[in-house]
Amino acid sequence: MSTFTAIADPVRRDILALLRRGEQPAGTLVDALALPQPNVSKHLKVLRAAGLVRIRVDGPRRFYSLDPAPLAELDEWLAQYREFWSGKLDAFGDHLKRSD
Amino acid sequence: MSTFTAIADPVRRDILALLRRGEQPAGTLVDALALPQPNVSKHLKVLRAAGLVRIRVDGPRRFYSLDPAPLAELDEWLAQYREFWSGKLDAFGDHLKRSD
DNA sequence: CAAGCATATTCCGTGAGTGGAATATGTTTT
DNA sequence: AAAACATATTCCACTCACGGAATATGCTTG
Repeated sequence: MSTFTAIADPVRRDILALLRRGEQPAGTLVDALALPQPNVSKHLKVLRAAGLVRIRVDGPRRFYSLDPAPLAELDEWLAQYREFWSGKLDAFGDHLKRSD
Repeated sequence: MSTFTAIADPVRRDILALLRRGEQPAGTLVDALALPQPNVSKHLKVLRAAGLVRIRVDGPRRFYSLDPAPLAELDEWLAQYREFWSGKLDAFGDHLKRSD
């Protein structure tokens, strides 16, 4: 599953936001999200398949942490559009490309 | 439909990429994408609902252009994660926050 | 080894998004 | 007004992602 579809789900974005605080066991995420445990586990599986989270196993617990690599790729994708809102070009900018 | 779900579809990302070249009529997009015209029209409708494209009507033609506002919001969302790959913090960074 | 805890997996029903085909709407031209 | 063109809309079938419930796996403790 691609990064785009992985972050399309609001629950998964909530999980990523929680992981900004640092590595956390699955149970903590379940409590914080107030969702059924299997539901959270499935979303974590999707995030892992997308490479967005890593697991560290310690006994019965799985500690999840952010893996920012796919987000860095998303940033590169977004960079192609950054000129359109960063002040260099406004909504009419494309008309003016050949104006000099 | 949110920006996240709007850009989750690869066809719609292709459309956005084409619009980086500037405003274009729907027919040009149909030709470039090599997809059935109704298919493209439906994707354009989704992009418009998400605020990602604007329409300028000129006779029978509809000229589509990028509206970068939602992408700027996506950039703000992404900015919350930028510290995780920008060199200040690596994958272990969250452990080291209080290390000084 | 039995019990309990933490987490993952499977099964199932359902709703949303997608593509294809056909058709409709609106505009220009003759 | 009819025809031709550009684009949008509707209808339909199908896949897929999501949630809920039940169950399985794996580790630990007594």
